[in-house]
Amino acid sequence: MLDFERILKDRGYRLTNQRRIIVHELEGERHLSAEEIYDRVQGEHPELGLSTVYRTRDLLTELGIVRKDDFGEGYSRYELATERMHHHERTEQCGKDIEFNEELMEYLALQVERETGFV
Amino acid sequence: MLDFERILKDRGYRLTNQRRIIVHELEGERHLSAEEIYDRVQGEHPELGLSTVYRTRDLLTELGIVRKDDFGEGYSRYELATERMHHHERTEQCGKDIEFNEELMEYLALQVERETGFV
DNA sequence: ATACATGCAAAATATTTGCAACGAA
DNA sequence: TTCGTTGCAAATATTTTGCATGTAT
Repeated sequence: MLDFERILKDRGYRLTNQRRIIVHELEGERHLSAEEIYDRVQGEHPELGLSTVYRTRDLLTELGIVRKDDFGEGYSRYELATERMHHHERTEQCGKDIEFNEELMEYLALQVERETGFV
Repeated sequence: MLDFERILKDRGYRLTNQRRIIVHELEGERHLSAEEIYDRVQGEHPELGLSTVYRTRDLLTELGIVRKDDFGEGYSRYELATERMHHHERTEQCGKDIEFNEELMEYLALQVERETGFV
């Protein structure tokens, strides 16, 4: 069973084909938009709807499986947050897990600021 | 003459009242959305249209006066890139100026990665 | 006087949602 | 069998654009 499948199961979400398809697509290419995922899949899986792509994206983001990227194009792109997932797995063993939230983000930003002089 | 006014002038853009109003609003509060800027100003300056807020935001961003923030709300917020502006001024004296672009961003990200272990 | 900038309303886009049908557990 | 998921189409929401008018230089 794949990493993301384990995470979904553990949290009580169902393992659907659509979810597998979308994750698989993201494994093949980084920085995909919802529309792009939808288009790429139409050939082999016309049964997948655009709104499902959106809903799945949101869910995967919430679970930390996927990460949002903004290149200022007017829409967002997403990519697998593989590293974060590994982190999740690693820490699962000792029972501790770090929430990667805005607070931590600001803290990290401050670190960089101090070390590089950049703001 | 204010910093942003100098920048506009230097690049051949006109100094309009609307531009002043918007920058002034951003000086008062960080992380404002287009709608928020528009609403806040309606009382005193009903002559300012929403599309002007959007157009001005884009221009100011392009000039590095303002920075875009995405909090995943479905729309973007903006704030004065004050520090970057100061940087701009400082470096103007010695004739050198650093473009803060994606390349530099990736480089900085790599730095953090190496120093903190975070990816 | 001459472009550039603005306001308005309409258009274009991206994302979300309601609901009946579907399917994983 | 049950209840989470999906697809479709319609609804929202945000941002962009065309064009006549205004205004900084």
